[in-house]
Amino acid sequence: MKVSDSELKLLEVLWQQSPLTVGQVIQRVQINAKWHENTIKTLLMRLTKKQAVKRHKDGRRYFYQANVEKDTLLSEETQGFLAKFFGGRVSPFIAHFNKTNKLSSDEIKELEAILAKMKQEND
Amino acid sequence: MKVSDSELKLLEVLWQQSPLTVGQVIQRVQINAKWHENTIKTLLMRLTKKQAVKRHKDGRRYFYQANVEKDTLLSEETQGFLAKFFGGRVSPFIAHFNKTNKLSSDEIKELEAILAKMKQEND
DNA sequence: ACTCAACAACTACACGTGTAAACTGCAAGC
DNA sequence: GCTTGCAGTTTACACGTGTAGTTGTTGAGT
Repeated sequence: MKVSDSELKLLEVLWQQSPLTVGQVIQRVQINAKWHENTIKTLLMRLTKKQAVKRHKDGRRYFYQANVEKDTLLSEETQGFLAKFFGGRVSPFIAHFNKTNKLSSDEIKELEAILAKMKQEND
Repeated sequence: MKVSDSELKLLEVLWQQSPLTVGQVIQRVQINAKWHENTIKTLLMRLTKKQAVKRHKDGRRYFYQANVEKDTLLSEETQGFLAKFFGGRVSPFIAHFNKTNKLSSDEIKELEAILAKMKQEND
């Protein structure tokens, strides 16, 4: 499921809470982005068309909800990103990240904790 | 510096070796991608226009070379990616990655090694 | 001198995306 | 009943991108 940057913002809203009407989506999106409501309607349309969002009728209006899971989309995007820039592997990514962005020692600790948990699960 | 997917492939070639003439670029790119040579020329043009590539004349032809460093571009893309999907932080990314993609124990070891090195450098 | 391959430069064209305006109901309030 | 506001739908339009075709130029080989 390929969604554009703007479309993603709408999905974020729908992942947080759903189903929502257009009006509710507009409200929530506009907290962070100053888009015209028609823009948001267009994006919702496009998402519906590409089946990233589904809707069901209630009287004369629809309730919208995400039709892709967040984790699914994150995985796809992550894979694409790693493939495109780091040969599909995660450790070159981390290595690069540290080279230029310098992780704080707190972040390093956090990563260590995550790794430790992974090792357990892997047993 | 924002470059498209296709343009990135050309940069990869130029990062490996440069300067190169159009013909040389075409040859190298075509090892991996079956693009028409005019496509490659167009992409080189666009890269030149957006100053991701620079060229210098030699007689009636040009030699091309990257004008962005690979590390710079990777950093930008990495930041963009993390911001877009993981609140700009790297550990949620790793956590997610493990949740769906399961790192092999070799990869976990590799990451541990990288972390260990980071800690040293951080001292 | 003529031809041809390689290069430069310009043009093309469809599709996705960002960003909306315009038009069409209808339901609720005045 | 007429107006207004919101939902839905359709249309618009510029810009980037993928993917080339066309035209003009020239150095090198015959």
